[in-house]
Amino acid sequence: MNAVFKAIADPTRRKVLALLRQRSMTAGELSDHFPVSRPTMSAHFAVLREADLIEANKVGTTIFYQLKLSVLEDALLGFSQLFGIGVADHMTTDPTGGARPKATREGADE
Amino acid sequence: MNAVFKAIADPTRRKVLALLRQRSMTAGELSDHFPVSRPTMSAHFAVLREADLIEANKVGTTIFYQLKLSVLEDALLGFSQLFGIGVADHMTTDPTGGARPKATREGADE
DNA sequence: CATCAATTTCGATGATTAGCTAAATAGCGA
DNA sequence: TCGCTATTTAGCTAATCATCGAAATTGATG
Repeated sequence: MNAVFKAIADPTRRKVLALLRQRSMTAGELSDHFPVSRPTMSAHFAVLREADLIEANKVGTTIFYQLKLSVLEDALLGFSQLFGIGVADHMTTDPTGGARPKATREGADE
Repeated sequence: MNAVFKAIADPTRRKVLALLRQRSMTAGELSDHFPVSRPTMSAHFAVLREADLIEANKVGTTIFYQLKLSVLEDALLGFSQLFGIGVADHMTTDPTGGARPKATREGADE
């Protein structure tokens, strides 16, 4: 979870995630949205990959990056719950009474 | 919002916020929970203050730090909504249809 | 096989950051 | 005023980070 927070600490990476929310895009296509060099973007992708926030799919010489929303979701959820913040899943007030496949967090930080 | 994400990128600072969730504590009391020097903790407090995540109240020579939950909440909320993640307020599925006092975000990042 | 395109890896650099010790500031009580 | 306590500021170092250009990798195509 630390890796996730480190990853989203950077504005460029947050924007990459936001772009990927809609459709998965190639590394080059993503890079075109930012005023930095390809190698720099590649490094950002590596950080996001390391945090398991995105997934790479190589097709020929092209790499498609895809958002792993559940990982982002779990991190945000876990942290938020530490604070009683309503940051909830798609089902906030859990009507099942606790049959979550996500995880029950209480000290999942660090 | 960038400042908030930078602030919570550090595990020590996240833990400080978590400690502050219950009761407000003095700088020294907070410091006692970590294996680093007072000046280092003071620097962490400064970052959290800078991000407006905590508030300082000086009483004599002692400083009480208090969590500003709403700021954390807004940042988390705003970011999460960018992804359609349910990270919602205390009222997730907004039955009012959009009468929120928090803010309506759509490009609030960066 | 030679070349082109997409992307990453390498190696370097300047900026930021977390950490420390020592010193400064500020309030309080004798 | 002197000394004690709480906290921050100052000055420094080591590590991490974002960035770049050049080179390497990998796959496709003529």
